[in-house]
Amino acid sequence: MRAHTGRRRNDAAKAAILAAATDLLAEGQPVTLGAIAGRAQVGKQTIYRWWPSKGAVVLEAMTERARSLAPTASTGSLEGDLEAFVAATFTAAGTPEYAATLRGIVSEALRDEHAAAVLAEFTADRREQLYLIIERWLPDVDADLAVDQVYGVLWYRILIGHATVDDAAGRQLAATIAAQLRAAS
Amino acid sequence: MRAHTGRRRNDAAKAAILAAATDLLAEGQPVTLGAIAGRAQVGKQTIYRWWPSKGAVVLEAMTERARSLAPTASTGSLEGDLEAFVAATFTAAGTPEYAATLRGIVSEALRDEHAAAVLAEFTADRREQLYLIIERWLPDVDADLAVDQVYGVLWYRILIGHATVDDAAGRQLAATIAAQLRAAS
Amino acid sequence: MRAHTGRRRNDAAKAAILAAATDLLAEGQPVTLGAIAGRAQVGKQTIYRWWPSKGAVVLEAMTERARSLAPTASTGSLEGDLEAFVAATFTAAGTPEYAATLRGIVSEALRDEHAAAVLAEFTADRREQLYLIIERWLPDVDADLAVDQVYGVLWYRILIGHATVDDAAGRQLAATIAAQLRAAS
Amino acid sequence: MRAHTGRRRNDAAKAAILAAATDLLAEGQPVTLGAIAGRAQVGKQTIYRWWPSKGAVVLEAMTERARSLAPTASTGSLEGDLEAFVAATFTAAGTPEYAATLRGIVSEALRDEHAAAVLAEFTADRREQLYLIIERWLPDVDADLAVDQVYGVLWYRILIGHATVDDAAGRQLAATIAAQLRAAS
DNA sequence: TAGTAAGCGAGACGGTACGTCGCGTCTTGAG
DNA sequence: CTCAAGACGCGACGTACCGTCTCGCTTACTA
Repeated sequence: MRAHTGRRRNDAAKAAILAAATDLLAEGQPVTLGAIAGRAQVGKQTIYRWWPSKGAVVLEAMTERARSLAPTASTGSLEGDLEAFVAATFTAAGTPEYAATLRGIVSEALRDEHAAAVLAEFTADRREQLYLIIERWLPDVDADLAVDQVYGVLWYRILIGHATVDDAAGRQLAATIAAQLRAAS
Repeated sequence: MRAHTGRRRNDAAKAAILAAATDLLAEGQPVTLGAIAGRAQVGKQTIYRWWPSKGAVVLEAMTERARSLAPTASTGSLEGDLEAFVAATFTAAGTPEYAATLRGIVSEALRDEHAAAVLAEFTADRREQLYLIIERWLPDVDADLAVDQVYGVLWYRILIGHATVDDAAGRQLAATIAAQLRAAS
Repeated sequence: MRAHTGRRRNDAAKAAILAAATDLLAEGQPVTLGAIAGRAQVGKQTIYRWWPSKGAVVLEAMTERARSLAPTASTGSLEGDLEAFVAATFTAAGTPEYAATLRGIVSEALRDEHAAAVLAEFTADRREQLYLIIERWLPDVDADLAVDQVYGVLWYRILIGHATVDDAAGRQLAATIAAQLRAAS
Repeated sequence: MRAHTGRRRNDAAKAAILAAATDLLAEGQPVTLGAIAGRAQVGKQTIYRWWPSKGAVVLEAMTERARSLAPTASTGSLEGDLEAFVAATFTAAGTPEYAATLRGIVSEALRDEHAAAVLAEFTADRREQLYLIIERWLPDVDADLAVDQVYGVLWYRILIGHATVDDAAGRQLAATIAAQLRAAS
């Protein structure tokens, strides 16, 4: 018995698929499996060889792009770090293309359990970044609710669209949360 | 010119459609137009006579149920009123059926602009309730961010599913927000 | 209980589908379901509402066209009638387009039981025409084998392509079969 | 220039492929390349190293089996030889497995030009056998049509399935053809 | 005896057609 | 003019199969 036979999976194909999915999302075009496959010069079966569903592809495409977005470097104080991180996050997420992408992701996740798993992982990763910043200054405080308030406002506004998600909103929220955390410690 | 000719619209049909939509959402079954029409013993055209799209139906089904859920009567203090309202909201929204329905609503709203409009209206109405409570005690404070924090945490947790949405969470959040508002006034 | 509800099937759609299928066959283009649907301005589902499979569509398209092809009018003798009928059949079936269509039909029938049923019906109908001609002059003779010889030579040559299917071949075969029938009576 | 380098081709693989193809045909299962390769424990590339297309494989599988089927030894008369040969051919071809295989062959040939070429060769070989028998007794007669009548009836009945292909049918046909040839000489 | 070229089983790849599903519209006869 | 039923045009979905390609291994001739 051999350990492995047959042609190896082609990582270039996987990358092309993710790139195509990201492009379509960014351009606001309909994110069809056929469109992804066509743009990536890939057969549809190849997509299903790498992901269990359409939603999972789309979500992974976003996750990759988002992971290196908000700054985590320290500015010298809890207030400064929080403000930098939250404001950067809000600024990025507030652009029309990015917001549209996030909405698309949730839409996929709500219809596809695989996509939901990837979304859970993605959001957990984002929360973790925020935990690390808070922990740096207030290691003993319970930050669960504060973190959810930050991302809650972000997602809620993006999904409903009743209020802006921008630098100013981020700064205001960061200041409020910082005060709340100081009071709790 | 006649004032009106022909058969009158059947309100029983409308009610049956809303009931069918609610049932499907609560059961977690795929909410297709055909399924709604079939379960309600109604022609698809009848649905489109009352609503502009599938999503709008689903949302109205929910809106009706949600509108008279959380208490608005006063308990004697900002802290008490907030706690009662938020805790009741969280308790109701945290039940599996209700949470599933809310997820279904967002899913519809993200794919259908009519549904999005109804969701915007629905959430605006919910926020208004909370504004009124705050205004009762702190008429001059800017409560926009505080309100979004409450509903942000609620929706974010329901959509991602990483933390509980229950009475305790509601009470903790209400206390935090109340303190924040007191500090701002 | 009503006898029937809902919109009636659209015979124009059925006709358009058959026409599109016949056109594609005659043009030698690939007979795809999508191509048929597109050319007929019809949804694919509509095709499947009328026929159980692709092959059945194609076959029925041919059957319609073939049914009124060979003459059945009498010339005054068995020999004359047979020669007229067989020669006309061979001449028509021998044209490249028609032959290609017949080959396509068999190809469908061999992969699809519904199409096979239609082919069986079609060929039975063709044989019946020949029976009627023979019966006109020799009512008591068993013509089964003779009829199969005529159509056997036709299909065999069309499928294999080793010999011509034309007027001359038809006349020669008709004369042979006529003699055989006279001898048997 | 070297005469040859590298590993030799494996005749066992070729045989396994032919056997697998024959089995699938006889069992009436869908004859896909993947199925043949899987059953023969062979890579798909190996099949394409020996044959130009799927159809060619299937046809060669049959040709081998069919070539030594019907007797060509003489019985002492045209009538006897014809009857022996045709009856044996009909008996063999009439078995369900063999008939299924023949149908499969035509199906392949109609979709694949390589297969069509092999089918043409195969049927030419079968016709040649019959020519030889006729030539033995009537060297000067034109037997083209007679031969096509025999194989025409055989293939026509197998493809359409409206009449039996058995010993009796073969005998009756052989007698008819023999008489026809005698008359023509 | 090492080098090298071809064959091997396995299976991923790009592509194309399939048959199904859902949407929102249109059509029918009854109320 | 509404109602239930359901056919319609459209277009995305996920699967199947083709014939090609790539992988690590095996075999056999050549140097």
